[in-house]
Amino acid sequence: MIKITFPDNSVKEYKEGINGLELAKDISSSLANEVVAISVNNEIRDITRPINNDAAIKLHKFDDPEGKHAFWHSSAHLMAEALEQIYPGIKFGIGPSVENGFYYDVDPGDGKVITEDALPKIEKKMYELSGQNSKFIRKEISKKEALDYYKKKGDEYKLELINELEDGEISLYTHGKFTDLCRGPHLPDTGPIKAIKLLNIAGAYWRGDEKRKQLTRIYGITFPKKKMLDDYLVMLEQAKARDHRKLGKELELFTFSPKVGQGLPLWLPKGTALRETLENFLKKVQKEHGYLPVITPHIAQKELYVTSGHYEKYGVDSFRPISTPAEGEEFLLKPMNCPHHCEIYKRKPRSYKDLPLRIAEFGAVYRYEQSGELHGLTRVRGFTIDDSHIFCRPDQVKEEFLKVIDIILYIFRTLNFKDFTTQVSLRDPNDKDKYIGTDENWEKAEKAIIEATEEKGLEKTIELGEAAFYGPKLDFIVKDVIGRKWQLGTIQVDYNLPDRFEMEYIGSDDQKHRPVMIHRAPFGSMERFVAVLIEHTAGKFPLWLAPDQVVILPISEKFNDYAEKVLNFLNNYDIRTLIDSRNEKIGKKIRDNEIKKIPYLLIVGEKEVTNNTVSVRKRGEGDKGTMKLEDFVVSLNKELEEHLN
RNA sequence: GCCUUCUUAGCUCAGCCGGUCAGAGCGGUUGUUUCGUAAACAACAGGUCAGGGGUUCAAAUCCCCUAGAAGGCUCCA
Repeated sequence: MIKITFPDNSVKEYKEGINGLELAKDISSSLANEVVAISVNNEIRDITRPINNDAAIKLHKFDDPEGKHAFWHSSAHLMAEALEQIYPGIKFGIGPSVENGFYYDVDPGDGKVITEDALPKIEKKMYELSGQNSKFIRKEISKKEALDYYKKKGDEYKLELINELEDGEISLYTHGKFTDLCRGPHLPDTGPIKAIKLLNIAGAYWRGDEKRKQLTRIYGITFPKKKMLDDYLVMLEQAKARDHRKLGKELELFTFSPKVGQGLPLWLPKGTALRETLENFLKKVQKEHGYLPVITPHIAQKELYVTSGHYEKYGVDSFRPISTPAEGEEFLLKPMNCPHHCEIYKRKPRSYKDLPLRIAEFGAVYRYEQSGELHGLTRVRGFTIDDSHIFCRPDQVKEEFLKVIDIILYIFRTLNFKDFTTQVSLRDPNDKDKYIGTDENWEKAEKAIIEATEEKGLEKTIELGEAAFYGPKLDFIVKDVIGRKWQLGTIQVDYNLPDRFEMEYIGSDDQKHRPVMIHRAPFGSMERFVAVLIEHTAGKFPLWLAPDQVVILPISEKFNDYAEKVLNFLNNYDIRTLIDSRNEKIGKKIRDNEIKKIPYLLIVGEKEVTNNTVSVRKRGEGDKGTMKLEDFVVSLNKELEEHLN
C-alpha cells in the first residue's frame, strides 16, 4: 500500500500502482470524466501512469493550466497524425501547447507548401481521428533506439532534438498510427478532443534561428465541448472590434499613407486632440515633480552617436546617415534623445547642489524597424518618446528611481490601467559583449533597480538578457487585444553614458565626480500608449480624453440657432463641443453620434429653447433627462476633475 | 528581412471555374420632409479593379515584378 496526499493535505492509502484516473474515480465519477492530467510530487504526468510510491498529487481538469497543457499538447499530436496522413513524408519540428491552444512546426518536404486552404481539410481529418478514441501509449526508450527510429524515418529535426537529450529521459508517445518524441503528459485517448479549430498558418524558423530553415507553423485550438469553442471564437471576434487599427480608422484618430512611408503615422485632428490631452497631463505632473522641459532637434552629427555608443551597437538598425551637400558631413535621424540631453548637461559645470537635474522632452525619434515587424501604432518607425533624463549623484539614484515609479503608477491609476506586469531586465551574464560599461557599474545599477522594486512591492519577473545596451531597466508591460505584449513605461539606470560623455559635477569635497543617469518614459511612446489606450477603452475614452466631448443635436433645423447659443456657452468653459446640424431625424443623429462614441449628446428642441435647458444623453446609458445648461456644465466639470484623484 | 495570405468607390464588402462584372450597403452631393431619444424618402456623383509587365481573340479574374496590408518567425534602443 502507498500513501497518497491530496491538495487539502488529507492522506489516503491505495494499492501500489494505482493511477490518476482510478484515484479520480474513487473521488467521483464526474471528476473521472473530466480529469486530464495529474501532478505527482509536482511533476505533471499522464493520468494512466501507475504511481508506485507515496506521493502528493493534484488532479487537473481542463479548467486549470496544467490540464489545458495536456489537452492541447495531445491535440498537437492529433494534428500531427492528421498531417502525416494527408502529407506522407512530412517532417516534424516541435509541437507544444501555448497560452491559447497549440502549434506544430512542420516541414512538408522540398517544394511542397501547406497553405491556409488546407486547414479545413486537416481539421476534418482531426475530427475523424479523434472519433477513433485512439489511446496514447507511452514508451520509454534508450537514446540509441530513439535515434534509430528517427534515422529510419528520416526526420532530421527530431534527430537534432534527441541528440540534445540525456539517455534515460527519452520517451515516445504513440496514438493511432502516429508516434512522436515527447515528454508528455497526454490524455488517455483522443476522445475528449471534441471541438477543433485550426486558426492560422505561418512561417517559423527552426529553433527560432533566422539563419536556419523556415518551417510551416500551424496554430490551432481545441476544447472538450463545442460550446467552449463557439464562445472562444465569439471572444476573438469581440477582441477584433477593439483593435486600435480598426478603431483608429473609424474614429478618425490616425492614418498611414504608403506615400509618406511604412510605419510613419499621420495623426488626424481627433487623434491629435487625444494625444495632446495626454501630453499636457504629463507635462503638468512633471512640472510638479521638478522636471524642466527642453526641446532638441530631430537630427545630430553622426559623431554624437558614435560617442554614445548607439552607432556602434545599433547603427545597422538606424536609417542611413544624411549628409550635407557641400561638406559631406554626416547626420543621423535621432534614434534616441539621450545624447542630446547629455550635451545639455555638459554645457556648463554642475555642482552637487544642482542635482538631481531632470530634463524632459516629448522627443520624436526614428528607428529602422524591419518591415515585417511594423504593427499599427504599437510598432512604428517614427514616434515620440515622453522622454526624460535625470542626472543625479550616486546617493540619489534609489530615491529618484522610486519617485519615477510613483509617477508611472499615478499615471496608470489615473488612466485606469490595472492590467499590467512589470519586468526587471538585466544583462545576460554570458553575453557581455552585447553591452557597454564595466561590470562594477552594471552590478550597481542592477542592484538599485531590484531594491527599488522590492521597496515598492511591485510584482515582477526578472529577465536576463533583456537590458538596454547601456543599462538595466524596469518595464511596465501590457497586452493588446490580440495578446501581443507591449512595453509601455520604462525606467533605466545608466552608469555608462555619463562615462562616455565624461560628465562631471563638483562634489561638496570640491572634487570631480561622475553623475548617474536615469532614463525614463512613463507612456513609453505616445504612439504605442495611445494604441493601447484605444484598445483598453474600446474607443470609449473618458470625458477628459475624448476628442469631442459633447455634440449638440437640434431636433430640427429650426433649433440650430439655439444650438449655436449652447455651443458658445460650452466653448467658454473649454468643453470640446460640436453641433450635428444635418437635416436628419433625431434618432439618426443619436445613432451616428453614439457610434462615434461621443460622451455626451445634448438634444435641443422646442422645450429646451423655451426653458433654456438641454436634454442630456450619456454614452452607453441613454436619456438622463433635462437640466439647466449651467447645471450641465457644473456636472461636466465635476467629472473632469475626478480623473485626477 | 523571411513564410503564408490579401489589396475592387471615402468606408465595409459581392463579383465561382477568364467572355454585359465594374456591383451593393454605408458615407457624400442635391431635392423633398422640419421631425423628440440608436437608421425618413428620392435622385445623382464616385473606381484605369494597388502600380507595372506578361499570357490570351478576350484579364478585376491566370503568371511575374514592385509597393502596401494581415498573421506568424526573427529582431527590438
